[in-house]
Amino acid sequence: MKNRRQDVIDTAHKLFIEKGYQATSIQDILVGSGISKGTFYNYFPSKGELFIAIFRSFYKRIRHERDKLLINQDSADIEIFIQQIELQMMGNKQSKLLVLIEEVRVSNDEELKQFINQTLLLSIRWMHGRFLDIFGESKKPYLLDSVIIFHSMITHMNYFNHRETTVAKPEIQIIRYCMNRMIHTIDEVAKGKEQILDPELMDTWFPEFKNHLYPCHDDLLNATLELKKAINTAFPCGENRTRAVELIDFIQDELMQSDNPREFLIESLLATLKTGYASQIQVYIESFEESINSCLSR
Amino acid sequence: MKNRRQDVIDTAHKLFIEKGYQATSIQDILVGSGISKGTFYNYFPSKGELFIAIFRSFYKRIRHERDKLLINQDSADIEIFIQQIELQMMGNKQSKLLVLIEEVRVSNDEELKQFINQTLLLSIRWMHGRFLDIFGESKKPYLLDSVIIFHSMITHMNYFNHRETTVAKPEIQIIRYCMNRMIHTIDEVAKGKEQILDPELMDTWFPEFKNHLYPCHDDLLNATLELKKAINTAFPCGENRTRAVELIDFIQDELMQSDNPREFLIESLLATLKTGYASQIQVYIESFEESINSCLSR
DNA sequence: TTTTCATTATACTGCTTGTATAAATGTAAT
DNA sequence: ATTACATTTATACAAGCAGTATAATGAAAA
Repeated sequence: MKNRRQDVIDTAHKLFIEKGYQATSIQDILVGSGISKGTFYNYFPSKGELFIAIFRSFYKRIRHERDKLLINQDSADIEIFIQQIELQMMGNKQSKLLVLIEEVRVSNDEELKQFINQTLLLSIRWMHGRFLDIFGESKKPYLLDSVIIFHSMITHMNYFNHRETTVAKPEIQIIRYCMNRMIHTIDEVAKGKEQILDPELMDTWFPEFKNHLYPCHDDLLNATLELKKAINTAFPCGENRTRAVELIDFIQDELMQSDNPREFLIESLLATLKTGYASQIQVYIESFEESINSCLSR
Repeated sequence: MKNRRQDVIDTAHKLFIEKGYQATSIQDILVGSGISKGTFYNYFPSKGELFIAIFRSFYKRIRHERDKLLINQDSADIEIFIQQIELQMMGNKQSKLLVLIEEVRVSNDEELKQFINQTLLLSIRWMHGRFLDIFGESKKPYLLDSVIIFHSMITHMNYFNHRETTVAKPEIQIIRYCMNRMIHTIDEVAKGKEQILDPELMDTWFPEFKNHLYPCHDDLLNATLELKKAINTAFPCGENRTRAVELIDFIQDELMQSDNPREFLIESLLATLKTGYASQIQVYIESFEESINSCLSR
């Protein structure tokens, strides 16, 4: 039963939030969710994989909501980005996943550590793409530095902000503060041509893990985003547009959330998409289809 | 034998660097340093306390060198600060203590976690003091934010710089880059009166841990620094001055590094200090003596 | 020489993750 | 309804961990 598996995930997440990852033993999870050891290891090959399952089950939702905020919007609008960051911060606050990740990042489980590192890099990469949207191609040489600074800044300001419960300021204030810093910083470093890390470096990050834990989802995400943008500019608001977006979202979810994506569904929906919209945005649909195929053939 | 104890510390440190804290078992340390379990637990009450011993044995040296850089120098000189940071970064690189701390920060050992947190706060507090020296009292409301940003920035830029071994840039370049950012940032936030965390917050950090692991050393460090500054301004360069500084350094070391500071030594040296120099800098000597006494009477 | 104290070897407790296996239960097709 | 298959359970087990306990050994101080 998939339901019972999800139950275990939820129970374990709750326990991890309460006591931490290491301090929560599998025994705790067994009694907490009322299953036997055999069932547990039937669901998850190890404690680390359970954590990954928790992480995925939570972040697929957040990532989805975060990307939805961009639909029908100007991707250069800094306010949208701020909303996206706030969304993620609130999600992290509730799920405590960032804290748990810190704990797991240094555990003995090599696979788990790799997974966490990859998600960190993915997050950096996403942010870099958004910074490109916002600050423009001309600032690109400085945007990897900037993203790293922004990421660390917001994490630590948030940490210290919550150390003292009495005076904690709302998250949005911290985001705006950090964003103000970045606006100025990017201007300065561009003026002085100060660069530490070349964004081209990111290309060397990803080949190694392309076909690992998040096999091709990254490509798919990009293709999806591009396609949505194209649709938003090519079509006026209305039923047609929303229908298309719904189709795309469904395909994306099916590919990313299911272990066995139903190919017949995807093919059918893709055909609908092609016949209905292909004329104006053919090139985007094609690269979308390409990503789909690489996802299916992994 | 104190020598053997230090041997164990060194061996354990080497093993921790190679395999990490958690992945190194006490058994590994036993065979590595050729002692038996009984002896180990005779030296250290637990694995966590061994780590603390390693940390102290390494950082007392770095802290000492770092503070020495300030003697006879203008504390507002930004170049000195950069040197101090570089010193610490090189020390961390060699000892990998920052990596180990990350690992230990989230372990199950509550005492150890507390110790690590305290050292982090101490480090932030020291940096805040230095920022005050450099940027002046007028910028104080913005300096806690700034220090947190600087600290996280330099840590993460360094981390990503060393991810790709092929293109790692020298530490000093990263420090200068981050420092440039801070110079501009502090100006901006002061202009816009943007503040997230009030530096007064720091006062609430420390009472709780005053009499714990670093009982009174913090006070002593401050008193020592102030006294040295006073001496540097009150006396011309020459034998007198260096002699005084030597005396002070010795007292500080004896109090902070030895488990059983030799009171008779300290009293004698203090007396010398008083008769030779008291006239011009009496008030500083008095607060120094006060710190000493609180250290001795813990 | 005897006392004292650090050290050693060894066994033991109680915890951990993960494996193995036989019995019991549920479920779906015939 | 009965057969066949999959899931679940209870339980014992292996190998590892930190830390405790203890009796025997050594060496230096009294």
